[in-house]
Amino acid sequence: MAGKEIKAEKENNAGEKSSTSDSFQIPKKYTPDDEMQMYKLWEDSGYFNPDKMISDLHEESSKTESSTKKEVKSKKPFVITQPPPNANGELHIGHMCGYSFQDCMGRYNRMNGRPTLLLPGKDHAGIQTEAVFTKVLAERGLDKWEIGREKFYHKAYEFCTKNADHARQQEKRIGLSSDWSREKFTLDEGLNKVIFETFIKMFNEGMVYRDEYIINQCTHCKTALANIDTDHIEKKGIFAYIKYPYADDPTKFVTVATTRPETMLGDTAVAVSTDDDRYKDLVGKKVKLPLTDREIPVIAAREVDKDFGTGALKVTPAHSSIDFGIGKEHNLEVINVINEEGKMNDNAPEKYQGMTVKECRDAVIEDLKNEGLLVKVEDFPHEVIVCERCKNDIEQIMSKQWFVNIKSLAEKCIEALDKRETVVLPENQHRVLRQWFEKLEPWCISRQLWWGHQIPVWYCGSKKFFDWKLSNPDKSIEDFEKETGEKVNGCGNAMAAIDKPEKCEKCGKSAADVDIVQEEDVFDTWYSSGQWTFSTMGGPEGEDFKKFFPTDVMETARDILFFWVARMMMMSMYRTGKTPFHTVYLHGMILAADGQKMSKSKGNGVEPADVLKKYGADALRLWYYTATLPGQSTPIMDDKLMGNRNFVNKIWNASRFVMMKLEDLFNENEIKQLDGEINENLMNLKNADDEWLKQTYATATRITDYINKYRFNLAVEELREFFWHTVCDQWIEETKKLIDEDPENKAKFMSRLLTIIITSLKLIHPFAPFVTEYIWQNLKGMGLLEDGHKSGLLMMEKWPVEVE
RNA sequence: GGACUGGUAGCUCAACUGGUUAGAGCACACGGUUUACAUCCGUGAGGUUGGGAGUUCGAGUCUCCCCCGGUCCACCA
Repeated sequence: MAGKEIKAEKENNAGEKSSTSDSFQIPKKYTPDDEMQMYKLWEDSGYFNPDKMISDLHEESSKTESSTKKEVKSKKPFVITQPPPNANGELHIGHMCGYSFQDCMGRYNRMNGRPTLLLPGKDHAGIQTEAVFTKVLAERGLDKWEIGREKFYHKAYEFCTKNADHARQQEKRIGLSSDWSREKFTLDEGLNKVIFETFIKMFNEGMVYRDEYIINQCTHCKTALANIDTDHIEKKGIFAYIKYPYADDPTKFVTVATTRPETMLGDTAVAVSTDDDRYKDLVGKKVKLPLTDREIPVIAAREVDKDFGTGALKVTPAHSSIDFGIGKEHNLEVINVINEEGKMNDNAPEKYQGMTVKECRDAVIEDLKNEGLLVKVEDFPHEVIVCERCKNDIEQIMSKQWFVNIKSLAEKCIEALDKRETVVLPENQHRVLRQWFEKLEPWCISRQLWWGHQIPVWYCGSKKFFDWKLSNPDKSIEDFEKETGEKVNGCGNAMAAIDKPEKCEKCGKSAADVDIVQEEDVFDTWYSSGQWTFSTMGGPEGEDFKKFFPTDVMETARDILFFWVARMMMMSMYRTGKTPFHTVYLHGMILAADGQKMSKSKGNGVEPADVLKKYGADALRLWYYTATLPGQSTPIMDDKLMGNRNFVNKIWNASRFVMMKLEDLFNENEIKQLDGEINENLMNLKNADDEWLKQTYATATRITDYINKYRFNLAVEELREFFWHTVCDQWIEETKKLIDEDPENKAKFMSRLLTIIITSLKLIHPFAPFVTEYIWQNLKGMGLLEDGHKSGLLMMEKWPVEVE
């Protein structure tokens, strides 16, 4: 028996013996060192897999009701598709927090008889992993461009697989009862198929399209980014006042003020406010753009703030989103002067071509000064857009990318939120999410990376030709060849397909006769992880999908509400017509002990492994439940963890006391177990006459209620109050007295206490699974649990309160 | 610029739709216990719930103003 074995081992390791009862083997102190032994029992039992619960049910019913042939109906499954951590690095204390809540809900529902699936996985995390792994390669003296795309992909895959193995061990260490047989990686073949199918469906329905648009270009990561992949931070900058001469009278000027003088090379207008009398007469006239030979119009736009700067705004539609908007409205020419690498391109005057943006800025300032067109340069702190990942400056440039028009999906999500088909906790985030859906722009999903899903688009001819045709719809293939000097073999059509098409759908020519080449870009990571709730289940046709979709709860952190949760809702609306989960639970954020955000540079981070070693998984979990409330952020502090460790030890010792007393009782009376009183007590807890048992049941009811309302902090506080201060401090002490006064009834008093302990262990188990299971195995070893679940595991015991 | 959020004991935080005397852990003071646990037990001190006004029979909780933090969104060049 497992319980016996563990007990024996404990005795050997303990090194200290009870001073009260030398014969008693259970050590005084609970040490978390062998928590993983319990994990092994759970894992080996097979019950992390919900199918085992379902098949048990069939087995049982065929035994008892074989003649009636009644249809077996299990309770509704409980499902969480777990947020997949990035497969490129270590898990942090926040991951563990999420797992603790997911596992708590999972264990609670499993004990309630619901076949429970916690579906684990790992995320390939496109841009981040590509950056991390490129660095790893560099450390090995390798360059990604040298080894090439295919090799890079394979090596990155290996790298992630190795990290994932490591992460999985940490996940087990916190007690996560996931079905590892179903673990997925976002680049698994089965998932890829679903993701490609989604794209192809969108493509054929016209929801995805290629367009030239102002996008965020990270010149460091060398890829386009969606708005959400950027941050805004304040940086020191300059504010340059530049004179633009009137075209018809070079002695007169209009002065514009800008933080980005270099972009003036792409200016196509000067805008003034519609109600600015100072410039009234200028509107409609032209000015000469300095350093170039172009003349640009002066226009009136309501976006312009007449009180800011000089009240005259230089308009560069290609490199500023506000200017882009003005340009669209006034039909301005768009001149892109910065390329994907952040250098000045052929559209800039020859002198500046090839300069970096910064070099060009200095050169432009210098040249303006020489021409007497520079009024002044002020220091000016202003907001700049940076890459969310690498924190380098973003250039806004015109670029051709793949976009998804997600407006209709966003509308469906708003409807689902309004109907409360999905509820976000805390409630304020429900409204925040709703507002976010309301102002969604088309989503740029193409990334110029290698690590990810290569977009399943095939061009007849070449991508360059297709893109050229986008901008030159009226021109011919001959024009293209003349302009670019490149030959093209194909009609310029684009098709979506998983495998290379055998012929072009448009011109009908076979792949042998024309070039059919695949798009090189990959999907934005969130495009694939947005499908996580059903891609992990084989897609809308999958076996698991039929059994387990929609899922129940999405438990995650606030910072990926828009990135991920919103995308999952939209993608699920698209593929399944349903919202993928009824509840989004956003746990709180964990800060360092000093109240600051944890960060590597500050060195104030807390390593999960250290905490686990020092206090144990149960103590850490108990802290999470009470401290990391939705919508809050909370510092992780040693004394709090210590308090929770003490509680774990208290549970251990109270149980130890009961076991000791019972062993004494058995020895005195030469019996091996109590009569059926325990089971009777447990069965009748609900209707007990005994005051203590009544109170125990009332507590169980309250805790059940709290869990159902996702108020985990109150559940744990109630448990602590009840177990520590009522059961231990009052009832155990009282029982000692009762036994002293009335030794004849010792068995009766002890069986009442044991009933209370057993019930408490069940109630505590979802929160602190290790210590409770450990005790359970010891109780089992003593023969005190006759009527338990056939697995012999507390994990599989029935929850003390009936939940519908 | 917009939105959200917090200010409660020395510290970190609780307190369901407004409802007894605002709670807990840690820290503190005093006492106890050596036969479950010193990772223990008991007792105690500690609060004008950031400030001000209002609604109400009743406000930590609702409304308004002010002060101080935090977070997110955003195209003031």
